[in-house]
Amino acid sequence: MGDLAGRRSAPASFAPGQPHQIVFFEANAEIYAQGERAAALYQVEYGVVRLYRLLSDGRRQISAFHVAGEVFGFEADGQHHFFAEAVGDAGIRIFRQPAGEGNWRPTLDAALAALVRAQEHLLVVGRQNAAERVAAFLLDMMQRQGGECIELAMSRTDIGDYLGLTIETVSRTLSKFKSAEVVQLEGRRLLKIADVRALRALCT
Amino acid sequence: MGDLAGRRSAPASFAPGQPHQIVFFEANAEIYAQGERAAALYQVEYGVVRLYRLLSDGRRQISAFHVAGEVFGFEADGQHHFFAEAVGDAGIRIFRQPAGEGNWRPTLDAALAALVRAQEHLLVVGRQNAAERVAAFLLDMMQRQGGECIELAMSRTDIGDYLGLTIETVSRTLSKFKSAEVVQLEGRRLLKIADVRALRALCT
DNA sequence: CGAATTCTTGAGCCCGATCAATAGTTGTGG
DNA sequence: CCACAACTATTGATCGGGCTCAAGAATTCG
Repeated sequence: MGDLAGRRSAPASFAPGQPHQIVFFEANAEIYAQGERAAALYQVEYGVVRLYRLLSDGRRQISAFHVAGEVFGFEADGQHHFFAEAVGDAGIRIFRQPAGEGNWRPTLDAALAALVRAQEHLLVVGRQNAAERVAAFLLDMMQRQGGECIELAMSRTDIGDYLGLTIETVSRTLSKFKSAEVVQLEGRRLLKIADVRALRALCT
Repeated sequence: MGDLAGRRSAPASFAPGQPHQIVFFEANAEIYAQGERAAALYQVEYGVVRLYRLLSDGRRQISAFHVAGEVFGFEADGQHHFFAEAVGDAGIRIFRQPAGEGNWRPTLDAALAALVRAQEHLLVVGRQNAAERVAAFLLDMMQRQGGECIELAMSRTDIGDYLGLTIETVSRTLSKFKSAEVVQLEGRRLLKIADVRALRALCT
């Protein structure tokens, strides 16, 4: 099996010395739900996590994927505003007393990183077309996994709900990239980026 | 002239006792630019501020508007990732040493509020249609200004760039709301929400 | 191996973009 | 105060990218 998506390196602990436990979630398990009262922080040990919100008719927007080492689960007013689920099997380090006196700095840094990410993603979803969105997604995954070979932990549906597209459009766009020899597809989860430059040109 | 948008109440200082200065910006003046090195925090005293990013061909996505009392200008890696401009004339309180030992709590809270806002906005832009987006915008403005009468500080172009729509679509949608008697338009800047329930029904 | 699931591909349509013209508003100077 | 220019917003007509509906192919799993 692939040993890529995030499992390759043990991530540095977010808050060394702080009390925490590691919890294992299987694919599609809920980590927390919107509206849940909570005051913990979560760090991905391995696997991928999706954060999302729903509209009443079921439309879903995934606001972020998180991979090994990343911290998520910030809440305002002591309440979660999103759902968090494991995409595939995942291990999560949970800190129950996160924002203690000692480690407000890393907490703030992680929150700011998430903020910048969210706002940058807004530009993609608000102002770029299908090809540009998929290109941005692939480049982001490439950067996070640190190589041109990408193991997609998430389904086409997840990708669509992240990019604000339908699965058909995601699939068609990937096929176009394939026939333009910008990417190579090996099965549906493995993908190699053959022409990074072409992708970069798409999302200036 | 109108005395609504944000000028009505002197906002509480973000970090009481911290050294700061108040700077005045006229309409469309730049507060800071993307890529600028900086380590300050900004609080709107009066007026409205827009944060945005650009694509190389000029497409613009406004990630947030900020009104009186709100704090903005967080940066990661000591660098601004966005542009900030005054929409109309605005007064901004600038804190040069923001994240000092004493006030990391309010800083973190403000950052988390911005994060939640950005991620919620992502749902609007990624998964809602034109009418739903405009409805969400109007409800947001209503809530921030605290009444059914809204003074729009920003142009149709700004609204479009915030919602990921063209100005024509924004204009058409507002006209539809008007003929459906959901809103009343008085001039192009003043707007009264006549049927809050109808708007709420649109963005469940 | 067969069933269930996920993905790909095709055909047609619709919402919002684009292009274009008109109307309204704001600001300036006589 | 009005005349004019410059800008901003509205409205109309047309186009096209991505959605919807539908079928078939590939992959996963029991």
